[in-house]
Amino acid sequence: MPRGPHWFHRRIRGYGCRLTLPRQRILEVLSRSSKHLSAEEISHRVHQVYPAIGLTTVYRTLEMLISGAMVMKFDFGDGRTRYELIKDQGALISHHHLICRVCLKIIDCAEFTGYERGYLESIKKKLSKKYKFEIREHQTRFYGVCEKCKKEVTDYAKR
Amino acid sequence: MPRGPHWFHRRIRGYGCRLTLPRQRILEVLSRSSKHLSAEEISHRVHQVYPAIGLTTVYRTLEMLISGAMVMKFDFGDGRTRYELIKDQGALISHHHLICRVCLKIIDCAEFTGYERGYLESIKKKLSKKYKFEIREHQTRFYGVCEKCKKEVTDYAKR
DNA sequence: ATTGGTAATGAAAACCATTTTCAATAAGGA
DNA sequence: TCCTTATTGAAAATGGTTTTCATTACCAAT
Repeated sequence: MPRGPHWFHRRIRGYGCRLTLPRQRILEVLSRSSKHLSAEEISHRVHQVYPAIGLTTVYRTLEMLISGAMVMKFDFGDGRTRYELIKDQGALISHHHLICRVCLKIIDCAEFTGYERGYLESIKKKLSKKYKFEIREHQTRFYGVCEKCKKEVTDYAKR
Repeated sequence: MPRGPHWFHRRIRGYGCRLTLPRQRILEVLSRSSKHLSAEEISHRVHQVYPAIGLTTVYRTLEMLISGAMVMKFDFGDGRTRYELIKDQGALISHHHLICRVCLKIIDCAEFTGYERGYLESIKKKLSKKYKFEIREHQTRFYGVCEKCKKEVTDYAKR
């Protein structure tokens, strides 16, 4: 069940927040763009449509969207925080990434089978119970070396 | 197969690095302490034994240990990077955490059954093949609300 | 529509974890 | 023991993020 802009607008209003132009523009950029944008990248993209926007506003809007569970925050260790709109409805929100240690590229991998989802659900249930911890969402990160970087290392060794 | 201090010392020397007193003290703190220390926490602990140490040296030593695959770096989004000694030998190094969105507490959960490990291995094999990505290690993070914070929210609502 | 209270905004300054600079120090091979 | 060079620590720089504060503009009530 994908969420349209109206959904977000209603949700923001429901939070007692005002639906301003900068916020709408930021939401548009988030919903259109590919994933994992940094605050500066978002600011830059919004700039092309709404040049008056300040970086500060981007940060503040993102913070609001996060506290309203509309945006998720990622820190992959490359010195800047990244943000992604949560587009899927439902209790199970999950994110899986391959992260290259060499070039820091991030590959999204969404394809999880029913079996795999079932497995994760069972683990979550188990951990929730054991630690009395209410699990809202999860991420799995696989760190390693991507195809391109592996190739470059090999090429270098051949010289 | 746990690794003693000698293992690390030999390894550092093997990297062409000098085995200095600050580095030994930092390794001691890392190997003794509970997990996920920040650079400042490490510096503080080393201080009690070796007061002359500078924060800079802590950062530099950690960087060296990371590039030598002796330490792992985590960023849980609380504004400071955290570090952990890799104590286990072997190809499969994995870390699983419950992270409280409210108080930012991090709970380690190491107990994974053989079934669960097998499942993860199969996923890794699949992803490695599909993306031609060499997976070295992985982390799974479960975000939510811990027992204490859940209780506090409930108590607050009762007022 | 107009108004008024207040949330939101943007520029600049502050913040703060981490990195860099550089002169002084010390590890460890010769 | 000497000498080369990696390492160290203090201070300064860096750079992403947050705070401050005066101005602007939502939007509920009129």
